[in-house]
Amino acid sequence: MKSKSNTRSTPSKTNVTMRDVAAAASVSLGTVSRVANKHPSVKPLVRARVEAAIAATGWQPNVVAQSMRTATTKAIGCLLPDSRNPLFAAMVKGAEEVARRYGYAFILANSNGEIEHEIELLKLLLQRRVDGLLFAPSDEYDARMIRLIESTHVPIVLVEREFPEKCDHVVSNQCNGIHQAAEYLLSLGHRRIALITGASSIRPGRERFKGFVQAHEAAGLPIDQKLLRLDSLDAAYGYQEVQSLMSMETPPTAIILGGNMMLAGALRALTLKGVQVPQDVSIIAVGDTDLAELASPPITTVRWDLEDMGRNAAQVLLARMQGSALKSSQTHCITIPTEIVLRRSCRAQRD
Amino acid sequence: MKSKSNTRSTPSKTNVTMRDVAAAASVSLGTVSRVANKHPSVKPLVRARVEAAIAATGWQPNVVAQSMRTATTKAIGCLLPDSRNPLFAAMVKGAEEVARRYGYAFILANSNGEIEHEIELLKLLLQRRVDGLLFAPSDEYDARMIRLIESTHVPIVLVEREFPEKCDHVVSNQCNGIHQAAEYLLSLGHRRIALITGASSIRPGRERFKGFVQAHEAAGLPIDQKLLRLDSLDAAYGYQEVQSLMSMETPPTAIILGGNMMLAGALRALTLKGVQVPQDVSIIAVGDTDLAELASPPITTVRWDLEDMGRNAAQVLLARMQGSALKSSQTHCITIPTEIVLRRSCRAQRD
DNA sequence: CTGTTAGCGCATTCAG
DNA sequence: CTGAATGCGCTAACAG
Repeated sequence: MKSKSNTRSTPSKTNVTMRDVAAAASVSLGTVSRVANKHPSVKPLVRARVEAAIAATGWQPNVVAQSMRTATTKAIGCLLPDSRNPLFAAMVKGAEEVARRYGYAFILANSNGEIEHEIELLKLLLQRRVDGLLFAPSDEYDARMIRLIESTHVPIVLVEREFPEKCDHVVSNQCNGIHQAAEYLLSLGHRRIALITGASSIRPGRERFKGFVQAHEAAGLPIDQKLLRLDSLDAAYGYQEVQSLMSMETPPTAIILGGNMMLAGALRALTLKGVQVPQDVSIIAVGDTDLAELASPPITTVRWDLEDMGRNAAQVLLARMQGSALKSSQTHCITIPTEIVLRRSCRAQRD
Repeated sequence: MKSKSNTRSTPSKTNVTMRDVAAAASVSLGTVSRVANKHPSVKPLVRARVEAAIAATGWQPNVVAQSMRTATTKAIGCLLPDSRNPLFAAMVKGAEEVARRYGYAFILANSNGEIEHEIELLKLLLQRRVDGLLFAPSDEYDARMIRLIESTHVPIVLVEREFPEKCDHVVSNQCNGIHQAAEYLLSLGHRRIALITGASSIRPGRERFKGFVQAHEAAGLPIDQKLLRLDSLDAAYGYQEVQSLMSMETPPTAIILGGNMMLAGALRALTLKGVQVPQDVSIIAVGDTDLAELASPPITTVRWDLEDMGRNAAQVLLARMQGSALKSSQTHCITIPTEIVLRRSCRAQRD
């Protein structure tokens, strides 16, 4: 029973629709749609009239209606453990930037690494009909989640994770990064190198361990299993394990911190125990942060371009969304190179 | 020309709709809608039948259609300069958390502090019909933007920004934080204290300056205008101005870094110039980061709860979205308290 | 080149 | 308590 008689030009009213524009320009709905979508087949005069009407009424397309009609939301989802993690934060920034450039909204969701929560959020995102998904699952082997993502038809690009042969992904070359780090330490004469990193249930944990092993094998040197701490990527884990390592009868002479949140924890532990870097122990961290650069001494790190990773992930996703899944049934993978940045946290070691 | 003849129960087909469920349960559309929305007025038996049909068909509500129908998207937008900034990153995390808890999607957009871009993004978000907006404009005085946000009917909550009397906002108490910092330095005997912070076009710049002035006034002490560097919050600005300050004929004996990205830049400059903290200059930073805690020496900072700020912002927004703007025409403001955390970057000063 | 028409999937009247 | 009908705003197919 509301005023349907909008023949009057009351520009104060809430929602202007295409219908209003059509009336104002004395054309039909279809014509307005055509000029809005830049169809070439509209006579210049009519086009001008419609454009004027659009300006006059202040009409803006209703994206929801468009989504309804086209079955496409122009939105991509991004589901990861914690967007505060500088690693993910930079990635998010890069990905959001390219998504935006292509007209896509960017829906962010944090799983906190809780698998139940993650599955819930995944469902929610799919329910929202996102056109594509950037995803860093907390556990690559969780059966429920694998089933879920296999059963969906929405393009998914994994970030720092992989389901081989099943899913596009973009990852950094952690294997090589840790390989280089270990090789460097080995070349400095270290023979008792500890590795602290995450479990093998996600790719970074596996790859870092692999690189570590490879470097030792290449040098023909053994690994002391007691020096391996492979359970978590948290700062707290770094704190705890560094303490534990430095309390050993024969402590390591070098530690690789395989997780970018770990350095803070490690530094706290080192300070607490009065351990000097690099005199008492050499340190290499993964992830090149302000803290690493400005700590005393500055910490040698493995670095790679996080924003670029985000941009690449978004680009692969957009490409997949275009190419209608028919061709290129091959999965598309991108590996971001890592490099080691040498600072003053490692010293030569003579046994 | 696709198969419209979905009379067959082919469960592999793409989009299950309420209509399919209705058919499977031999009820009408309306009834399915009622059980989906938990309307009490459905006979238990029928309800059970429908629920079974939902499970069998795997139906999930189409959020887009719901939005279309209800003119509500269950989405909130978040527009800020840079989500990588740890300050905003934490805020985003907190806000996303409560938005999600209330069933809202969280659409993130970064303006990079570019005002044109920001206006563009603001329009885009509104066009997407977000139900509410968390916003940290790059310039509180830009006329176009003010007009834009005044003309919209979407609830907006400003974060670390304000349009007095016009908009809800949640901010941290930077005035008090810097007041305390300056007061502390003054009590230590410092008489030449520099302040590096952002311009007065956004609230943090104004408030920090205000606190700085208040502290000096309360002590009956003058401020040397040459010690005021009030143009930017960037790390690069911190780098540049610290160098400039320490090159003065009579350099300051203490510097307040009024921006949470600034410490890294300042530390670089100090290292470069071989200035010792706190022997040569005392330092207080805003924003309590790992870097501040773990630098040598550890840096005294002004801290506040960022995630809590985000959670509060989201809560105020949700409240505003509920209370249909009629009542509480008063704007709702929340101020997050700050505290100073004393570390070893400040020393007593005798002139 | 332009007008008309038919839904997209759902929530919500209004009858029965 | 349940079924039928209507329309949210738009795009695309089809006529003219």
